[in-house]
Amino acid sequence: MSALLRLDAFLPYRLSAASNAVSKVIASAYQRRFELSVPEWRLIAVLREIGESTQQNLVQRTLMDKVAVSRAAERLVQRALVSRSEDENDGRARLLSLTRKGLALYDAIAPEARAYEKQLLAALSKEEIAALHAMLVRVQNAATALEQNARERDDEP
Amino acid sequence: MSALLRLDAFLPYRLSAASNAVSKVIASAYQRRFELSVPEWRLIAVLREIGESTQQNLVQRTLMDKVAVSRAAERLVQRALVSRSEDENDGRARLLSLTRKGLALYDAIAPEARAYEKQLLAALSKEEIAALHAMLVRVQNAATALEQNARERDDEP
DNA sequence: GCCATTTAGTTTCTTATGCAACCATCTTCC
DNA sequence: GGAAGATGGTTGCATAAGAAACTAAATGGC
Repeated sequence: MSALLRLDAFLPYRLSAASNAVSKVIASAYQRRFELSVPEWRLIAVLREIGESTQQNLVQRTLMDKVAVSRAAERLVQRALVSRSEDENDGRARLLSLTRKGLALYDAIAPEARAYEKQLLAALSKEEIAALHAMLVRVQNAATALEQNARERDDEP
Repeated sequence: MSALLRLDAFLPYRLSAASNAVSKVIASAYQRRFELSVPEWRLIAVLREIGESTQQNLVQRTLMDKVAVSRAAERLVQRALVSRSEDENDGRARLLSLTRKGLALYDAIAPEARAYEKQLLAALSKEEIAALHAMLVRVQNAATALEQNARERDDEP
């Protein structure tokens, strides 16, 4: 007989609990101070990083659903934080980029975001932080690989 | 001027990405094989661990919303995986416990859950895994502490 | 013992999320 | 050069999750 499975020592649970706690506090901060949802903030962050970009590109960068990107973009455009223009090379695509106002908002948020992160990681050393990031990436990759397997198994029979 | 904030080196994002990837693959496995949602599975796991329990107690153990617990319990009772009885000492509370059928289902799921976890952690050593768990807990605690602060700041002014 | 407050749990409403279907355009292969 | 399929994006729908209001019972002061 195998030992009991303890939920709070079970990785998927630990991960979800940590992620929930963090995103709850972060999300409510963005909301309260800047009236931004997390998806909206992600678009802003990535647009600041890479400049003009198609939505499809943002989907890959943020791992968000294309619907989520479309809706977040819509709201940001309405608030004039982001401008949307046609892509010369592809009639289907739309190019997003930050407006001056969007840039200003980014400049206001970024330091706060960093401050939050710092507090979250206050108990960890530089090396631990690096290790944590690396492990999260590895676990994430393992998960997507598993999902891939499941999909293939589903497709064949 | 401060350096750019890179989304994919930003802890809340990394955490959420990893957690999403993991819970997606896990959730679809539970769903497909056992017709259980993640909240339902959590209740089963904890009930197996601690035996008979009030819903309130399950809320604390699983960190789920009381509404989520109520709804998951409802479904499990309907499927006769869990039985619900009155609490002698407290007329408001209801005691949940696994039925024979629920226990059998647990016995079927637990090994699979462990196998998934093993694959997710395949790339990590024992020590790394322990470190990962410990760090996730610390980050989670930091987040709930931050949330506490925010609440207090909100209440006073 | 009785009112005020707190707590356990459910119901209801609102919002978020994700999938599927869809339209428009682009690619490619004959 | 014109189908057949693939791709970027939006819309619509169904379900999940969370907050708030509510009921019923318990606790605590007086």
